[in-house]
Parts: sequence; structure tokens; C-alpha cells
Amino acid sequence: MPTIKDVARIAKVSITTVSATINGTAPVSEELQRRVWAAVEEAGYHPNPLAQNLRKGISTTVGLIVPDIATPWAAHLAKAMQTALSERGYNMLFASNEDDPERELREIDLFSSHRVAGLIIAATSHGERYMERLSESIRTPAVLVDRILEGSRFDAVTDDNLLGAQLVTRYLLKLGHRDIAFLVGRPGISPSDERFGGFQSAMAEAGIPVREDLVRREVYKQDHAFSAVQQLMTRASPPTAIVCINIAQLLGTMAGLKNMGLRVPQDVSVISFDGFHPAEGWAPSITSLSQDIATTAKQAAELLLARISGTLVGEPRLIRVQPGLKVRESCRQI
Amino acid sequence: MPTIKDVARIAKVSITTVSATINGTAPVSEELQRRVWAAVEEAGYHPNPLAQNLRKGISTTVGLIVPDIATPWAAHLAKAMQTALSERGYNMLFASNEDDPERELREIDLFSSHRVAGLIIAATSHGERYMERLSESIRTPAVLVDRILEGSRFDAVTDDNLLGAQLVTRYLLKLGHRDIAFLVGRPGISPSDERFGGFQSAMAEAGIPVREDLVRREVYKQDHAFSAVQQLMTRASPPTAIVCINIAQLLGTMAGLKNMGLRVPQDVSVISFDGFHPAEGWAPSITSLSQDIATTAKQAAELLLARISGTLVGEPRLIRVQPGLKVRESCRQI
DNA sequence: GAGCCAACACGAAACGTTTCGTCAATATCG
DNA sequence: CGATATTGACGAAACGTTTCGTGTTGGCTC
Repeated sequence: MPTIKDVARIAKVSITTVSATINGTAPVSEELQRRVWAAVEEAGYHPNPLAQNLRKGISTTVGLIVPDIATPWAAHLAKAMQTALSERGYNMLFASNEDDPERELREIDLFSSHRVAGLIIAATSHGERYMERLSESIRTPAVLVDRILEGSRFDAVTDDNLLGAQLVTRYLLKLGHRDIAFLVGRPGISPSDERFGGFQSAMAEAGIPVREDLVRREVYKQDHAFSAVQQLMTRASPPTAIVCINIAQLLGTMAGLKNMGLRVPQDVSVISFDGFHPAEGWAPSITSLSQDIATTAKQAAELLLARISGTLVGEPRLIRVQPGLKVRESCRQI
Repeated sequence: MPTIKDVARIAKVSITTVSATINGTAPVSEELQRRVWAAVEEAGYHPNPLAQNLRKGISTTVGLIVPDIATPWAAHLAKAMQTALSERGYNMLFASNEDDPERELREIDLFSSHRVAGLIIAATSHGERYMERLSESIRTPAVLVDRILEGSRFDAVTDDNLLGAQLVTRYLLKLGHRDIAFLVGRPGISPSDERFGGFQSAMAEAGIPVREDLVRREVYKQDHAFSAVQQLMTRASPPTAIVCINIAQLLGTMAGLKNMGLRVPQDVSVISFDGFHPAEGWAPSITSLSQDIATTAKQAAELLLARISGTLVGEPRLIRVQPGLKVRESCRQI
């Protein structure tokens, strides 16, 4: 690989001049600029970012940490994030941790020791003393996405879950549903709590009592939803609609219903958050809240780079991305 | 961040000694080793990989380039690859290019200028003078996955597509299907060609002629499949089964059939490659070839690291990963 | 006891940049 | 026209490592 020295030799100027021309950090005469650029071309020179970063004491790499890259949400986020970052000359390392807080902390350490400039984290948000430990581990700027931590020192970008849940609930109410099952996730995880809150508030607003026996908590894995659904649907008075707050719940719910021979939406309506609908073409397509992942990624990238560059200082920012309801086939009028 | 200098100061030894103890590259007395490790602990020292790599003239980062990270195949590959690499102390940059060869070449350049140690590429494999241009751009070790390039100088890991297609075809034949539609992808893309080859050979082996009017070519996007299916199913003698060679085709096919009001498998059977089945719980689940992505990732990582370290030299290797047929509900007995 | 060799410790150079300080030449001002 | 900026160019130091070569010590062999 050609170095700046080679360029200097070819252009018959000093190393300093080459650097100044390339970076525009100091005035260089027309003539020498011409010679330098020609030499750069001839040598096929690209600056070595390792050396640049070492000297400047910075890095142009940011780390993305998600619970599971194989979920559609994370995959889309990664894609959008990579685009957003590469536009600004940054590149991205990433890691997936199976929603295990211990692994997550190790990944943060790993990335830190690799001197990333900043981190984007879809935090696992559970485990003992989670916030303290996370806070201790992170020594670079960081932006949380999706799951936020109340009172943390980090910027965050997340969906307007309260509004989203209200949209979902009002839609079901409009269709005539009263006996609505709601699957809550792990307690303390912000999207889960907020979505449940939105559900409650929309129900209250309509003056309809929430049937506590149809609220299932700690449903955060596919098989939890699978069995929760079995129990819900065998009640004396089963729900007419089931709200899933994430894709794992949706997959489990659909599998559970299919297993019991129940059809959607004829026997029960299903509605979901986490805009991913497995696929058009399968019956039934799922009415769900659409998430604007591209915006989330862009906002998070912007926030992070602003912190890195020092453009943005002070109090942590919280950005809410607006959801919209995408009506498909999985809910019926009562 | 503490440097090696700080450690040396605390331990009251030379920088050289610290480096020697940490890396075990030169004999150091018990006593000094003890002091050094204590100092490392006290300072909370982590070596700066930037400086290490600069000095050693190497890097511990590899780049992963895929057509679309948002496809389940790529997402799972990325996950498995990241795990495989981080076990060996490497980390991973990645990029997604929307199956655009020009973007792909730019990404290769970008990664090269960032001095990655090697590349793992699920090549787009099309475009003018593709192989020459790719070959020119890549100056590091590289391993191709999924799509391979005949006669290229790169190692490759891919599924045994011939065998896979034979498994699929024999299964359909066993169920009594004779009028089988086959959707071919872009010509020249190895998995597509190989899969079609396997189909032909299995049909020949059974002595059943391939109905050329049911073979649709250049079907590589979801909407291509959507319209191909419409045309296929309105023929005088429509197929009783449709073979999709990738997930885009499968999605398009299912959407097309649904759009026409046709049911799977009652009206027509569907079988797919690319083991991803959108979701259990939706009707119908799709009988498909399962791919062993974890193995693919591991083999590719191993190959690449062996090339990087120089353990492996000489002729390019080609590794075939064995597929298996996963029977679900989308094919019926005739 | 002279001569060697291994073990141990270290200073200094090198990796490829950016940047500080210096210096000469030219332009600007009163 | 002399003093003072300004422009343009450069040498050398620095970023944090690894590694080469040198030197000192002590133990071993004959």
C-alpha cells in the first residue's frame, strides 16, 4: 500500500505539504496542489485510517449493539444505520447478544477497547443493577434505541409507544371489541410498559374496564405467547381480540392459535406492534402498527455524531418517532 | 485512557518489559511479571488496537458484504459470522448494497481503504465484466459465500445446490407431481443455475420431460414472481406445483396466488429453497430446503482467517454445505 | 579463573499520519 | 522605505504500540 511518503516523493514536495493539500488544513500553492493530486492519483494513495485515528486520538467507527440481529426490526435498523453512518464517513461494528445483559456488557467493553467513537444500543434493559452497570461500562457517547432507560444519562430514540397503543386500542374498540387480551412483556422494559399504559389509557378514555384476567404478563418469548394464548382461549369468556406488542409474541400467538385450530380473524382478532408482517401472501396478513425504522436510525445516528463532535452538549435528548396504524386482515368487526 | 506508559510507570519497569509480559514474546522474571500484571489491573489498561495494528501492519477487522442485510438469510449469516469471528478475536464491519454491483464495488473499495484484513462477500455476481472488476478491486484475502464465481481466484462456501434441487424435485415426483413450474433467477448467478440444473437432472433421472412452458426465467424480484405466477396459473394446463429458488420468489408467488384466490396446497403446491419459512402459525407453512447457515459462516470464517494468517495457501477452495429437506404443509399428494 | 551462553532488562527506532514551530519570501501598511 | 503581516513550505515531534539490537548479570564448562 502506498503511503503519504510515496506521494511526497513522486510530487517532489514534503510530507507536510501533501497532508495540507489533502486535508486543506493549510494554504498550499496552486502549482503544488496540482502536483500532489497527480501524485495521489498515480500512486493510488488512500490515507491509512489506522494512522489517522491514532494520531488524532479519535476513531470513525461506531458500534451497534442489538439483542438479536436476526429479528426483522434489528436487521432493518442495522441496514438503515449503516447507510446513515456511511454517508457521514463513519463505519459500523456490530454485535448481537441474545438479549443477555451479561453478553451485552462484554460487548460494550469489547467495543470500547477497540476505541469506537460511540455506541448505538438497543439495550436489553434487564438484569441486576442494570442501569448502573450500563452507565459504568459506557465511556463513549451513546444513544439508546427502542428501549429507553428512565433517568439515564443517554440520549434516546424510540417510538411513541403511548400513542401507538392508543391507536391500536381505539381501532379495536371501533370494531366493537370489548374483551381484549393484552400481552405484556418483561416488566421494566420501556416499550412494554408504555404500550400497556397506552392501552389502559385508551380503554379508560372510552369508559371500558380492562379485563385483568385477559392481561398476561412476562410474555417475552415466543413460547410464552404460545402457552398464554392456549390459556386465554380456553377461558369461559375468551377474548375477541389479542394485542401482541412485539414480533415474538405475534409469532407465538399465531402458532398457538393454529395449534388449537382457531382461525384469524374469524375466531379471534389479532393485532400487533412491531410493523413486521411476516409476508404478504400468507393468510391472514396482520393489522399492525408500522414503525419508521429509517427515521429512528437517522435520528439516532445524528444524535450520536453530534455528541461525538461536541456539537451537542448538555441534557440527554429523547426523540419520539411517530407510528401509524396499517390495517390489514387480521381484525374483524364484531 | 491509560497507555502502556502508565503501566510501566506504575510497575516501575520499562515499556518493553510491559509489552513482553503481556504478549509473552520475551522472557520476563516472575517478580516483574507480577508487578506488571498488578499495574495493568490498577490502571485498567487495555492495549490500543489502533496502535497495535499500525505497528504490526495488520488489522483484526474483516468486512462482510451482502446484497441485503434485511433478508433473513443475510441477517442470520451476519449473526453467525459475527460470532465466529469474535471467537477468534476479530471484529466485523458490514455493508449492504441492494444487489447493486456498482455499490458493491464502492463498498469493497471503502473497506479496503479502511484496511480490513479480509472480506466475506455474498457477491451480486452480475453486471458488466463483473468478475474482472471484482478481481481487480479486491486486494485482500476474500471468501465468497452463496453465489460463487466460476474460475475466480477466491475461496468459496456455498450450498450443494445441485443436491438440494434434486431432493426437492424427487420429493415432488414422489407426491405424484408431473407438471412442475420452476422459477429461474438471473442467469449466470450460480445458485440459480445450479438449482435449475439439479431440477433438470432429477427430472431426467425419473424419465419425466421438463415442460419448458412452465419454466420462467429472469425471475429475481418479488414482483417478477408475482406476475409469473399469474401467467402460469392461467395456462390451459397449469402446473400442479411451483418451485421457488429463493425467498423473494416465494413471497411473490404466495402473494400472486393469494391475489388470484388460489389456495396452497389445495389448488397448487409450493416448495422453496432458502430455508426461511416466514413464520409458523401462518397458513400454510412452506415445505422447503433448510440451509445450514451457521456452518456456512463458520467455514467461511475459517477459510478467510487461514488465508489471512497464511496457514492456507495455493489453489482456491470450494466448500459445499449439505442441505436437507424440511417437509411442512405446502405440498400435497396428487 | 577465563571464556561462553542464556536469561533478563531496556533504549530507541519504526509503523503512517497530523500538527506545531520555524523560516524564507512576498505583500501590506503608515 | 522600514516595519509588520501573510503566505507557503518544511522539519521534527507526537500518537501507542512492537521489535531490534545492545548491554548487564549470573551460571556453567573446561
